[in-house]
Amino acid sequence: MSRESKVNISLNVLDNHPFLRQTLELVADKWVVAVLYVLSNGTKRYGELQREIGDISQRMLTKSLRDLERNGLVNRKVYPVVPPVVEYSLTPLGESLNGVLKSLCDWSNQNFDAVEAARDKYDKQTLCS
Amino acid sequence: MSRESKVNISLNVLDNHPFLRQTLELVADKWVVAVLYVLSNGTKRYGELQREIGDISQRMLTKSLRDLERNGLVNRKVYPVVPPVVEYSLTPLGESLNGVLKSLCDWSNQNFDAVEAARDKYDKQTLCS
DNA sequence: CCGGATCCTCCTGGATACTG
DNA sequence: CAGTATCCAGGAGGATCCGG
Repeated sequence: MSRESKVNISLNVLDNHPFLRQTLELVADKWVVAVLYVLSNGTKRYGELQREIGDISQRMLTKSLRDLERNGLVNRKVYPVVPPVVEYSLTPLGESLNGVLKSLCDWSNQNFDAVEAARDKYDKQTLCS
Repeated sequence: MSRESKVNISLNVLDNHPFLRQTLELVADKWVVAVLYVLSNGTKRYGELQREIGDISQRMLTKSLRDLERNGLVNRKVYPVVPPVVEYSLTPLGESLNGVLKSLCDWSNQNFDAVEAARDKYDKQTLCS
């Protein structure tokens, strides 16, 4: 069974914050965040997710959805018809996590210009060395 | 110049949230978060960081510190003595980002048992299939 | 003590083809 | 439509050696 192992994070220090580490594993993934974001707009089918995210491969979309489902962040509802219909939606847990990601997004909007400024400065410096 | 390219995230949908994507690139990294966390306890030297994180390679520690410095999240202070002394500390920007990570940590402490319960349930189900 | 440069391995993830 | 199975390249990251 192809359950690809997640990045194994084992930090001496962070073991004091046992759950931070694991929660980061939850969301520190490009596609997982994309799926969470799209689903925050409501229930979507597999094909819709694929289209809206755009450049995700089937393999990664499926894998991300399985992970999210396993972690209780996303609901998967299968309608036994042909052709098959499968609907994905956020669980309450998923929605609450999305709220936290939103606060990260807020930080971005307020502070990312500072990050870019720092980058420019750093790159300019190291260019002259 | 060995600037290894970061994961290139280009999402049709997430382009609406231009900075969320980039901020995630900032912190969606195992070691970067570890460094941020250790530095939240105050100024540290290179060797201290290495010891406290424990299982980080020199290569990755250096790389993470360079990235953090470039992004304006960490200060690097070199004392021109022999043997060399280098001190790392959070910038105000880094501290504010740490605050957001803290809220992620809070979410963990409140909700991670639910995640684990979902995992158990999922694994038990799929085991019987 | 603080790293830079290199080598080398393994894993991630895209492409493709195929099913119920 | 909604996936699964397989193959494969590219890059991340650890180990190691070296240098100021």
